[in-house]
Amino acid sequence: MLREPTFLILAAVTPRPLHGYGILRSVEDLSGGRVRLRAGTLYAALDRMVSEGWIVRDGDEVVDGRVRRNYRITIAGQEVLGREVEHLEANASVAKRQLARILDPGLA
Amino acid sequence: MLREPTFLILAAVTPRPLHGYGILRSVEDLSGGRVRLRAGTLYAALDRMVSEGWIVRDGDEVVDGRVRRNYRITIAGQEVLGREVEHLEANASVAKRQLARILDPGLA
DNA sequence: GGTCCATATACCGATGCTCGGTATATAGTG
DNA sequence: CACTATATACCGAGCATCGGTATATGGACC
Repeated sequence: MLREPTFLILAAVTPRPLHGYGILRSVEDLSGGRVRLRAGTLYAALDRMVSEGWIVRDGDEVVDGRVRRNYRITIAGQEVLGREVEHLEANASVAKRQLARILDPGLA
Repeated sequence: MLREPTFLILAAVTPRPLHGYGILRSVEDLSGGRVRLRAGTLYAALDRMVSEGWIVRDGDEVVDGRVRRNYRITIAGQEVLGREVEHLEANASVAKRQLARILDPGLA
């Protein structure tokens, strides 16, 4: 299973290409403020995901004198994210069933 | 966020106390065969979770000449697991929305 | 009778992701 | 002038997991 920062970074670049700092803010937003990435985590994860083929560099822009390196999700990346969503849902569902059994041990 | 082995171990001991090897099989079962814990992962995680107060030792049994050390989830452990389920569901939901936006960029 | 598998606990080194901090640079605000 | 937001990037430390190994008993198979 992916770690949470990796998962959220992948989700952040999913609808459209995004640059490092934009991903940082998007992850914070997507997680409801719960997850604040460190710069070190972000750029290391980005490099790793490029080498895995989950994302690709998608053109650099210059905005206000600063370079923006944009990243775009690949088809392979979308597949990884989709499978991961299934794992999360399956794990959540299983744990909920287990918790429900505490109150009602009769449940299958 | 918890790592998957830690999460599944906690879920495994949730409805009733269970011993190490029983947890190993339960985790494999709960994950649909996807997750097979290494013994090293299991016993290290068990020690960690005891020191965190998420589980407690709950009596040793002797079955067929072998000792079984049983572990039981605490109220604190149930709270950790419950919060974690919420995180998993939130993350899955967010990622699904992002994936849906690829096909229909008009979605909010 | 010997081999293999399931049960059962436990340790060890290596790997890898994340954390926390720091460095560098520009533009805008108080 | 200091601070914050934007923007990329590196570094050492921490720690959970992986993969392997050790030890021991009991049952099944041949």
